[in-house]
Amino acid sequence: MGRSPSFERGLKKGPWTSEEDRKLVAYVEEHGHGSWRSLPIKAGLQRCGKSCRLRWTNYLRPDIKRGKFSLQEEETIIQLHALLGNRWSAIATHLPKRTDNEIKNYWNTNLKKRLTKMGIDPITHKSRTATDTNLSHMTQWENARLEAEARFVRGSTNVVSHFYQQIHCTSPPFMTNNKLAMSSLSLPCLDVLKAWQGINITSCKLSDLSGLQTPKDQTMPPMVNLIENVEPSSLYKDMITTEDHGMNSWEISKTSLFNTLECPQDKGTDDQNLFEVNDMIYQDDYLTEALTNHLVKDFEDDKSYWSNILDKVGNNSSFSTVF
DNA sequence: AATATCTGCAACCGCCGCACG
DNA sequence: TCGTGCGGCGGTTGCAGATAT
Repeated sequence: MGRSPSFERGLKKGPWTSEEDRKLVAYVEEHGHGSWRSLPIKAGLQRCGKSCRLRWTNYLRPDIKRGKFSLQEEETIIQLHALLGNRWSAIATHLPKRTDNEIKNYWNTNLKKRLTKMGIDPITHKSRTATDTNLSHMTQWENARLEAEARFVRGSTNVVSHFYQQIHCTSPPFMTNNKLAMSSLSLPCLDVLKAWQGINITSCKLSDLSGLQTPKDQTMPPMVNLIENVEPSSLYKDMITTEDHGMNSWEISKTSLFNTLECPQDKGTDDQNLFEVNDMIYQDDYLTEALTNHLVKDFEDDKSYWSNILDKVGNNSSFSTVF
């Protein structure tokens, strides 16, 4: 049988007293929290372990910053929310000394309302007029697409930069004039994501797409196939036209992108989720994760793309993350 | 000054995934 | 393989203080 609820065991609920706080802090500072379940008894508290853990992580922990959120923090929350949705713990990892609960509260009571007032849907981060037309059922798709866009912007920017430097012995223009470039240059990421979006919008069968393997779960094409099967835009083709070892630069750039990612391969047992690329076996879940990490690792350095988004938030009437 | 309404936030609830026996 | 316990997460609630009427 399950455990009895805390109220049935005579445990206290509601706001914490300063005496309870003092006991909890004293215990954790001396012994560490260890097992939260056994902590209340050892610390002399009439609370359940869960309540103690929440009180500690959201309030008593010494490395917590309290008070008003800075503009920088607000921007970061909006950017990350556009990327990650309501994944508050993930967002919190990028805001030092802020808890997920605090960020969630701030979003719900402040930022969400502000975006709504500006005519921006706080779920999709798109203008109302765009979301009104359709597609509540596509919200999940859209979130995934946004996430993938951001992932791929990081990867492709690095790769394109790498090859441009090899060819021209100088940094590409979009690396030296980010704002202009990110809005005008058609990077391969956009082609990938347009393809992804196209699959979504037309609801065609994945098997209709030449070369696409069909995953066990057909609700979403595997990341590896999207990267593998999408052709570069004409602009990008013009920029990289050299041949090397029988592969054009587009092929090389994809290879390079794969090579920059560290994908653990020894964890999964589901063969349908494994893909071979350049003699390497990738598990698609991990490829997706690796791409995300690739993005997040350099997130702070990639201000241009997100300042572009925030500029659009500022000019809210035309804000849209759709290409 | 009294009352109603709004706002911010701490805390709780229910669910999920993982580890373990 | 299944059941159980635990930690973690996101959604929601309820209260206290602030503000409006």
